[in-house]
Amino acid sequence: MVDQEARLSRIFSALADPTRRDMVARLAAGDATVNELAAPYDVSLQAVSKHLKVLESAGLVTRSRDAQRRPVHLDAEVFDLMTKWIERYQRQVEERFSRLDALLERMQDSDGSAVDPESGINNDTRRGASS
Amino acid sequence: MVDQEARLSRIFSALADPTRRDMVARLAAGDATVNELAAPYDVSLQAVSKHLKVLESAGLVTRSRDAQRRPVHLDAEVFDLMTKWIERYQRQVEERFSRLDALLERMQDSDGSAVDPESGINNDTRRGASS
DNA sequence: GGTTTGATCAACCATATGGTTGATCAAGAG
DNA sequence: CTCTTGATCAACCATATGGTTGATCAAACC
Repeated sequence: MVDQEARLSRIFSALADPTRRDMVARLAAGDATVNELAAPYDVSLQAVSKHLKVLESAGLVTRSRDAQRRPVHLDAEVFDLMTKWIERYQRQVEERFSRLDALLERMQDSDGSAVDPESGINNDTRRGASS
Repeated sequence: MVDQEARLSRIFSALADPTRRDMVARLAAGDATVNELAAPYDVSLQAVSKHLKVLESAGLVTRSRDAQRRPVHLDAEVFDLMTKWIERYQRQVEERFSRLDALLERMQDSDGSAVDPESGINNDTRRGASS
């Protein structure tokens, strides 16, 4: 384990760039060379090379060698790390909601005053308010 | 919909910072004021305020008002967007692997030459090589 | 009204990032 | 050996980012 926190930072940072996300999308369909990856974009090959270095240092891709070509391969392992991070807090929030719902349920039977069980702060927020 | 791509960029970018990830972790336990959030860190309140602006513009948190306090609330909706993005490519890679496995299976019966069905490139990579 | 408390705004600074161009390297191809 | 192809290295530039300090705002306290 090489410091998961720093690793997560590099992963999220790598995926923060739309071009790099697009490359990941492309690579999900199969390995590709640097030139193949560069084709769709209006930037220099060197820029693409840099992007790949970022993806590589984040552990999202690995590179092998085929003559003078350097095929890029998507390493899907990393997705698990992200998913785990996300799901942890997603679950935590869900649980907090259920506890709150349960409390409100109980209150509905007897009393009627507004109370927040967590902090001293308004914790009411409806789920499902998309942009 | 406000340009999902730009939104994803802002989300991933926001979570690329360890301090901000930590704040999200804290907020998963319940709402908090800026001062409460700032307490654990060795940075100025203004820096924390900036971090919160980043999280807010990414749609990860919302802020209400309680006297002179501005309670911060984690909006877990965003997690779905990330999860969806991740799972799309995760699934795609998985499917590609199954097709490759199936091919290798069939080849094992008759022939023995190495062929790559996707690109002209070596697509062989073992799954499960963690750091 | 004046002061304390909670938080933001504004200006500034150092470093990181994404892009460029030019030079270089490594492996086939002629 | 020389040339072409595929890709990286190096230096540079503009902008973004995370941090700072000082000033300001807004609500509550006295």
